[in-house]
Amino acid sequence: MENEKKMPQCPVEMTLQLIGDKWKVLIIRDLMEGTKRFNELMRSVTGISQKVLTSHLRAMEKAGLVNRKVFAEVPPRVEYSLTETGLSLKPILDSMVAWGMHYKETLES
Amino acid sequence: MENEKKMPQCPVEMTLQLIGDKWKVLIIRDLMEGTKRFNELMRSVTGISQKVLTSHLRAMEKAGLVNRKVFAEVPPRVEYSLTETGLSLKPILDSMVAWGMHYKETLES
DNA sequence: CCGAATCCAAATAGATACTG
DNA sequence: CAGTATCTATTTGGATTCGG
Repeated sequence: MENEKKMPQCPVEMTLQLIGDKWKVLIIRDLMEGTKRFNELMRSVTGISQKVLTSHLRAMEKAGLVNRKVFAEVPPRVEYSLTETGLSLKPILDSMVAWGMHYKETLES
Repeated sequence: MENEKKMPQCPVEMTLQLIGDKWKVLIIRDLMEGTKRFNELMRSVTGISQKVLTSHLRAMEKAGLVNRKVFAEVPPRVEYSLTETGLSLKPILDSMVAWGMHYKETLES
């Protein structure tokens, strides 16, 4: 997760290195809707554990896909949002949505 | 790999269930070029092992993404190609290529 | 050549308890 | 609330051997 792999030549591998992971795509899907707090993500990304959500958010923050904003309040509040780079993943998400819907239709027919 | 998970509501999860896996995306990337033999895939999908390639191809065949054609020859020949459903993944691959290239540029600047 | 089978290593994820 | 720290379980992948 936190490893510094060498940069692959192939752009597909480059992309996979950053989001080639089930959880990350789901986190991005939910952040596409807008800023969310940690516990909101816990709920919307069904089945993820606290530890895994945290480590993925850290990795994506490091990769420049996600912003993390901490509010000095009690109780604490931390908001996550996509950076511009993160938002630029939208075409990938959109094509996955389109394909997933199409695939389900072919199953039903 | 071979498990029968229930069909998710979210189209993104549906897609991830079928190709949400580093190796599968790379195999599809290479099959987009056209029909390939087993050993060709072994070479083009850098770093994959025989076992893993085999099991992924089986899973994708079962999912209706890949055709497997066996020739009754000596030495044996097996050719893999994408089905129409597999080919329909092209927009996802394309958007991953585009994003990966864009991301690399942002790193260099 | 393609691949099944076995066994083992590594990576990833979950459960639980605790804290500023 | 939003984590961190452990410890364990599961999943995934690699190495090797063998066979049609």
